[in-house]
Order: sequence, then structure tokens, then C-alpha cells
Amino acid sequence: MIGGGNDRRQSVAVKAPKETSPRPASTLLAVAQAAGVDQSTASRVLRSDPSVRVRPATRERIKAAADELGYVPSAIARSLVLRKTMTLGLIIPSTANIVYAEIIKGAESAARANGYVLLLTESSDMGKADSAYRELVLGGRVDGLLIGSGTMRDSLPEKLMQSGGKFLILNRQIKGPVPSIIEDDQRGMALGVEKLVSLGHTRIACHAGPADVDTARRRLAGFTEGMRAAGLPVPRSYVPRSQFDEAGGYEATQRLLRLRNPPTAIVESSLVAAAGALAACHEAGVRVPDDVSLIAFHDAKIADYLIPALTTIWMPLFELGKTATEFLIDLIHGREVPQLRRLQDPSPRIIERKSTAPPPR
Amino acid sequence: MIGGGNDRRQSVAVKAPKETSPRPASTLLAVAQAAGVDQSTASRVLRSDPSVRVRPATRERIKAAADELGYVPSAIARSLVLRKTMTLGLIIPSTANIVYAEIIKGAESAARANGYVLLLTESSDMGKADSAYRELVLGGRVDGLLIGSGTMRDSLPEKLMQSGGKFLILNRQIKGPVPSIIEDDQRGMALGVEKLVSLGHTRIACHAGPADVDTARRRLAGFTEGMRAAGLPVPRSYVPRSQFDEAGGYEATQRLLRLRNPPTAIVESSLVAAAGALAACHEAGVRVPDDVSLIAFHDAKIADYLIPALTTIWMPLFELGKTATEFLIDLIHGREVPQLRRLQDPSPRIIERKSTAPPPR
DNA sequence: CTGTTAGCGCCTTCAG
DNA sequence: CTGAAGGCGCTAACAG
Repeated sequence: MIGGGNDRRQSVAVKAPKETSPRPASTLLAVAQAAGVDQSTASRVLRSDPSVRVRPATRERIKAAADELGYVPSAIARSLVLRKTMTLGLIIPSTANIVYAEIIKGAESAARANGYVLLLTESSDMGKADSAYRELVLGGRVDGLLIGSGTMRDSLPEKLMQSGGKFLILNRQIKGPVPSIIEDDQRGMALGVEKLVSLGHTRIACHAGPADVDTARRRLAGFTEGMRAAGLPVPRSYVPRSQFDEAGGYEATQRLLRLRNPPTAIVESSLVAAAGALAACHEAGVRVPDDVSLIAFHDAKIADYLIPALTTIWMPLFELGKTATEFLIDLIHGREVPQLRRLQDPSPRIIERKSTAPPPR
Repeated sequence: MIGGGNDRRQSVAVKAPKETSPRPASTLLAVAQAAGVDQSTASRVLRSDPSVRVRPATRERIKAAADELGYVPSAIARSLVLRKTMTLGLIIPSTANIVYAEIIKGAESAARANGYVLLLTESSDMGKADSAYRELVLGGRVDGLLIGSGTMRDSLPEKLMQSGGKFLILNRQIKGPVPSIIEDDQRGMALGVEKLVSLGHTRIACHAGPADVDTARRRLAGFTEGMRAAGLPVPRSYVPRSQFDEAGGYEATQRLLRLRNPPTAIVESSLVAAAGALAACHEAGVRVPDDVSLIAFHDAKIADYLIPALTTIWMPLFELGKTATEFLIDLIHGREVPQLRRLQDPSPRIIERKSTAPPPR
């Protein structure tokens, strides 16, 4: 019982602030009056409007009054008159997927740098992304939307385009004139293949991910490209498809390992799936990297701690989030922007750890 | 080159919508005019205001006009007059931590069920949570805030309280009258210890997490409680402290394994840290669970795929998010609410997998 | 059953 | 250098 302490006793009711005044915050008018000036004057100095020179004394009086009263401007009222909210929305399919963490960080940093606030919404499918778009952009809550959601229904992009175009699709290449920004997933996969080839592998398989996901398609294309460049064959059985999660990787790997002529190396097109792949290998008594090499698309901290530590293909996720946000801001400002931007700059690279080695002989 | 395809050619500039009209959306007035009625009437039927009976013909005319024009009400204008935004903010320290995914899902579902929209913000430290609070709540962008952020600076809660109390601290027990909701982390940890004890372990250690984090303290208290209940000692060296991440678990485990009299079982107070612990064991040639058993606080899909699959302490994270949101909504509505709510209902339980076994003899 | 009249809190010409 | 007036888009009494 010691140290245990159930402190349910603390659960005394707390008087809630009165229902009637949800936001008793002081208004601009209040500080203006307190400072003995007009609202407009207060507004000008509080926003430090450059096109106005106020007498220092007045300015001080206003500022003093403002923080005396704990004044915080109403973002809503301001948005209404300015017709912009200075906030951006980011829709991601699932916060459970670590890969999005970096994208979010990048988006956040670019948003902040441009005076925007970033708001996240989770929504697994595009149907919800659709309603989120309606609610957020059309409802005027945000000035624009970054859509990082999964499978794209065909009708949606068009609908979105018609309604103004204040949105951007992340890492998903859409047919038609839909603004999007993608990473060079093909190059990344090709790099992975090159790495394996350089180690001497020739029987290389690829866990391909779902057929209806654009990134999966591009990654597979990159795999194929790399294999062809090396003059290696890509038998159909070497390209199993399944979900981008642990279970998907597990299952695909099982299938691969059961082949009469199993691969000596596997490229996982998703990091989480790689954990599943590792588990499948372990369970089948296949040693990594002695019997089979494993390399995974995308990098994250956990890769360092899996057993064995996973060799990964690092992609510029932070930059994707950052660039996308900047791109969206351009769009919002009506600037001329490329319709499809392909992120090339911090190029993909291999982070070599312990899951890759020359093939067994 | 085949299948590779660089399609930079697609990067033709796209005419951006004209700068001048950031939101050419049709207004209520437009709809009303198109339908030949007054704004207020249009407003009433579009909101399906129950206290009003309109002639069916008029109603149809208005609705037709509305979706002819693709009318979407301005959330901002509405918020301004209603003095509420029907949106809730959720601040989480890092989307990279999978543990938050379930909390988010729970919060999302409760928000939706009550007609609220949930907006996420990532902010590692309380300093940023502070400014987020200012921007979001005081700025009137959201009606309330769920704060799931890490270390709590002492001054902040008070400041927040003074400004109206439309917030709730998640799983962090604060001294003073600050509304919060916590899980029974102590019970969870005690359960973990019981499990290990029932397997015959007596030399049980605990990776304790940072001393300044409240959840870490409560988990450690639970560990201590469990050990005392079993009449087992808790030597200082058996309770190493370090961060709640992979590196933290790795390091703490290394220290533990180097002890002259190392433990036969370790309770990790964080799931991610457990991955680090597994890596440390593997590297030291210590087999799990043959040489040492491992059990981790919190459950997630990945636990099933680590090697060996990890026995975990499942906690009601979804319910935490859900209940917290409902609690916050109560707070917003000025209802009488308990100051500290301790989530007891779906109680913690052990999910047994492969990382636990009787101690070696 | 429907229209009129005021604002919500703020910014922005336009005068003084 | 500062005040007065109008309006962003919508809702909510209060009249008809």
C-alpha cells in the first residue's frame, strides 16, 4: 500500500467558470478605452502598423493597458475582416505511422517561419479528407490544406480543384491538373537495389505494398528500374504485394521465404513492414543478414534498435513537409507555381546498418 | 532508364486562382437573394432551426439555391457571433511516439460525437504549449485545449487557470486546482510486477524514465508498490533512470546487465524504450526471455513483431483520449466537473507474448 | 411564416 | 498624429 496512494479524495468538484461568458477576454475596445484612445489607434500600435507614427507616450499607454488587461486579439474577428486565417491544415492518414512525424515537423517549421499556425487532422481515407476539406477550407477555418492521405479516389481531386485549389497533395502523383509534391521514391528504391547488387546479390525481391497506393507504385517502379539497370530479372513471385504495415511485411516475407528459390535479399518498401519482415525471418529460422539481406524504405530512430539494426533508405521527409508547406503558401498567395514539384535536393541515401551483407554462398 | 521516367515535363506552371479573392465562396446573402428571401430566413432553414416553420416551397427554393451555389457557411463568421468555434485543440509532445496515436483516436471520436472538430498541435515542451494556449484558446480559435505535453513547468498551470480554465491536462497530475485526467499507471505497473512475480522472479528491475515526468513517477511508484506487496526489495541500482525512448531503454538496460547481480526481469516503463532494451540484451548476448524477462508499459502493434514478441501492459489509451475530450466539453459548458479524474474502467491488463518466462535457474 | 435591425471584434479607408 | 464610420458573414431577438 505504501507509495500506492489512491487519491480519489482529490476528485472534489471544481466550480467551473460561469457558463455565460465563454470568453471574457478583453477586447480591443476595452484597451482603447483604458488608454483613452480610439480603437483604431489601439489597433494600429498593437499591430505595430508601420504606416503610422504615434506619439511614444500614447504608444506606451496603449501597450501598458493591453497587457494590464491581458489582451489577446481575437483570431476569429481578425480572420473575418482580413479574410484569411493564417492557419494551414495538414491531413494525415494515421499518426501511428512514424513516417509522418518528420513530415509534420517540416511542415510545422515552414508554417511557423511564414507566420502560419499548423493544424493536424487525422483521417484515414479520402472520404474523410473530402469532408475535412469542406469543413476546413471552405468553412474558412484554414487558408489551405496539405493532404497526405492514402488512396486517392478519382473524383475527389477534381472536386477539390473546382473549389479553388487551396490544397496540395503530398507525395501522391495525380493525373490531371492537381497541385502536388512528390519525393523521388523511384530513385530511392533504385539506390536500395544498387546497394544490394554491389554486395553481390542477384536474387533480390521486393515487398511492394498495395497496388492502389501511388507511392507503392512508384517504389516498385524504382525497384524494377534498378533491377533492369543491373541486368537482373524480376520474377513475379519476387514482388509480393501487401499492406504497408507490420502484418503486411510479415506475410509478404513468409511467402518469399517459402519459394523454391528464395531471394537472398529483400527490399521492403516501408519501414514498419520491415519489422514484420524481420519477425518472419526469425520465425522461419532465416538469419539476417547471413541468409537474407534486408533493406527498408524510409528511416527512423527505431531502425537502429531492431535486431539486427536495419539498413534503410533515407528520404527527405522533413524537407517534403517543409517544401510542401511553402508551396501551399505560394498557392494561397496566388503565385505562379509548378503543378507537380519533385523534391530532388537532399537526395535519398542509404544508411547502412547490420541487416545487409553479401549473399550466402 | 526503363520505367524510371523523370517527368519533370509535367512541372508546367499552373495558373493560380487570382490573388484578389482568397475565398470566392458564396455567402448566405447570395443564397438568400438567389432564392428571393431574406438572409435570416435562409439562415434558419439552412441551419434547420427547429423553432421555425417555413413553407415547404420556400425551404426547397433555399436549399436548391444553396447547393446550386455550393454554399458552405463560414465557420469564422459563425464563430464570431456564436462566440464558440466548436473546435478543440490537442497538444501532443511528439507524433513520433506511437503511444499518442490511440489517445488521438479516442479524442477524435469523442469530439466528433459531440459535434466538435479536433485539431492537433505538436509541441515538445510546455513553453510552446503555453504559446499554443495563448494562440488557440485566448485567440479564440478553439473552445478548449487538451494538453498532453511532457514536463510541466510549475508556473504554467496557474497561469492557465487564471485565464479561464478551458483546458485539461492529460495524464499528468498537477498540484493545485488544475483539471486533469489520469490513467492508473500505478496499477498497470503493479500488474506487471505481479506477472513477473507469479513467474517466479525475485530480482526484478525497472527502467524508470526521467524523474521530472509525472507519468514516470507514478509508474515507478506502481513498481515499488508491486514489489513491496510481494515482499521484494528494490535496490537503488535496479531502478535506473533515463529517457523514455529507444536510446534510454538501451542505456538503462546496459547498466542493469552489467550489475554484479543482474536482474532476471525488467519492467520497461515505456514501449519504445523496450525496443532499446531488447537491442541491449541482444548485444550483450543475453537471451530474452531465457536469461531475462522483459515486460513493457503500453501496447502497440509493433510489440507483436519485435524479437521476441513483447509482453506488454495494455492501458486504456483510447478511452483516455475519449474521456478527456468529454471532460473538456463539460468544462467548456460550465458543468460541474471533478478536478482530477482517474480513469479506472477498462482496467490495465497484461498482454502476454514471448518476452516473459520463469527465471533461469 | 418571414423580414428588420443589431451587433460579434476587428481592420481600414477617409476625414479632421 | 488620431478619431469616426463602415463592413467582413452570420445569428438572434423583435416585429410584422
